[in-house]
Amino acid sequence: MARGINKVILVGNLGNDPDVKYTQGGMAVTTISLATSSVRKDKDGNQQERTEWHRVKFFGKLGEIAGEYLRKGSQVYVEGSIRYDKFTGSDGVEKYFTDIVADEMQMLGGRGEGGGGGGGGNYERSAGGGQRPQRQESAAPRRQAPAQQPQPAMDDFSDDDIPF
Amino acid sequence: MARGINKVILVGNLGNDPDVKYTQGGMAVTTISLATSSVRKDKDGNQQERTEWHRVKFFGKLGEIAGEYLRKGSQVYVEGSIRYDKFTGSDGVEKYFTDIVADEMQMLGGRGEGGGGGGGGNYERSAGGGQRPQRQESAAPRRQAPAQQPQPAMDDFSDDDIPF
Amino acid sequence: MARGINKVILVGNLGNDPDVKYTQGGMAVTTISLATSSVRKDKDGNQQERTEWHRVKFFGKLGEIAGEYLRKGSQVYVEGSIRYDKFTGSDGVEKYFTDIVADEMQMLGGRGEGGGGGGGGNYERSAGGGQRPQRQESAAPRRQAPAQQPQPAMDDFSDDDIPF
Amino acid sequence: MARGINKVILVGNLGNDPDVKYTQGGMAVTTISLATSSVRKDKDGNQQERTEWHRVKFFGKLGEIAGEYLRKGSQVYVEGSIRYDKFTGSDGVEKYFTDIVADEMQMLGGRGEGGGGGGGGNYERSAGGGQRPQRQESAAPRRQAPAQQPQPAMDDFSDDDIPF
DNA sequence: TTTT
DNA sequence: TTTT
Repeated sequence: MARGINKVILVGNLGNDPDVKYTQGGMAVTTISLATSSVRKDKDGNQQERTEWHRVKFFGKLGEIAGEYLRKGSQVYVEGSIRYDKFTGSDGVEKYFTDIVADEMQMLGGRGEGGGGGGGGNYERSAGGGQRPQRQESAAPRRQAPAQQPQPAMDDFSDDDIPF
Repeated sequence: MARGINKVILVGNLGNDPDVKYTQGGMAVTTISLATSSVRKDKDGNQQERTEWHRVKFFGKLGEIAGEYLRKGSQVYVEGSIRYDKFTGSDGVEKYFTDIVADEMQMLGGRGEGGGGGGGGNYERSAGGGQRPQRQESAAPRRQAPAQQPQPAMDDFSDDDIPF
Repeated sequence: MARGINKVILVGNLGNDPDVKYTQGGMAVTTISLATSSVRKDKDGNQQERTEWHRVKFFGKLGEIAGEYLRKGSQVYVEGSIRYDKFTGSDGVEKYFTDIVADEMQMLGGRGEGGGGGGGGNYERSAGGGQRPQRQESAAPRRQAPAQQPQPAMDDFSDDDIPF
Repeated sequence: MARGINKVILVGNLGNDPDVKYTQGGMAVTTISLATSSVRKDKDGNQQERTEWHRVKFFGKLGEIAGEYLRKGSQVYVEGSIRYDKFTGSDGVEKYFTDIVADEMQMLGGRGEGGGGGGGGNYERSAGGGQRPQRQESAAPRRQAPAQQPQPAMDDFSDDDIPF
């Protein structure tokens, strides 16, 4: 039985466009690099800003939505859980990865009444918006999000990695 | 000793400008009416939207910041706890109130890169921004936020209500 | 579209046994009264304890599980959302209710290794544990949980109230 | 200014006794290894259990409390934030670490009324409970918590690492 | 790499 | 009463 709670709540901005891949079974696996920053005073009383870069993964339908609507700079609310993985590289060295597996996502940044006249939403509906993305194993490659942690090769993923 | 966790996380939009009041001790008590809406399918399969209106209270310094930066329509992240109160009206009828007592707040809605050219932030710094508000028991009254639940009279509040 | 986040996380103890009812459609609606307490210093520096009594509702399968496993005194983790309702009584007076609608629940209090010898788990599997409860509209009434807020009559509920 | 939300909520059990160290400035840095497990169905429909081992760090006063009251097997609620760190080992290889920096903690597992007669709390007050631990750089080493990720040497820490 |  |  499930035993324990593992919950993460993030609000941050994307450092790059989402990276969308598909498993052999055709399921979307979308990865974003999400920045959250905070300030604290160091021991000398100076303001210190620190930014964490979270690697967030969206699977399945949520992955398609994330890939379609999110863009570099978008502000987003993410809820999910932490997953730690270990891969052994071809050089025999063990590498550790930490992912946030998202199970809820919400785009932020509508215009409030306080906001002045002109335009400017937070996200741009991608061309061809409404329709469900085709399977596109060989789609034009988007720029890979350079997350703080290096990523394992996509070959290491299979449909078994979909966590639900 | 503390026993239990009582935590609320909200992301929503203000239905009205904040209502800022001050206790006799000079502490700010800012109240906002915050909408969160969600959809579900009813038993006939129709999409039904439902909006909850949360009455959120900010005390002290956080109350001053909320009163200064938030405006009707602003999108905001709030973290806090639920507090249930009971007041007996002058007619002898007991009335129940539920408040979210905020202990963290963050304004949302910066411009992402996806957002086009023009202006449009989410909030407007109020005139006289930087300086700390004077004690203003008799300040010009702002429009009262008509929260879902009616509010008890401010006379019912004292410095003892500051929850920390 | 869904707009906003309305999330509640509670860890507390039940003030009474769960109250299990069934809608006409046969869905369980289980209500518990959950205490969370905290301490703060009042303005005279004295420790003040304050307890909030949350009325938490579980629907459907989760309601059956809650009714089966939870008992007065049980410690439980609950995740859900806040719902405000207004009912007009037969006397024409409007009454306001606040519920936590649970969508996740986890019983706490397994025996850690640090805990000494003897018995004592946190919850007691009810007689007839494993099997799904029969429909029991006319089951022997359990003692009603004396939540802080009085409850509207069950007649006011219908299958439409199941929030998903 | 702070920008973003980075919040983690965990409920789990300790895999080992806490590891308490002190910085040169005399501040406690307590590390625990916390297990949260969950089940999902794999693509063949089999129940699969997966356990994440979180490395949770408590600083300062909270670190002293954690070191004093938590024990292997204890069930605990932790709230904090995720912190990613990179250390370059003496072999020149970069290593990545993920920590949960706790800012709230609560022990779980009090005796509910449902729990039978005998003993058995969840945690054991350590001998010498009430008094504040002495500075004990050279205290008898406790068994190191075997977290999923290996730990950097304590020499890599300084008072600057206290995140508040 | 984001954002303010 | 907000927002999309």
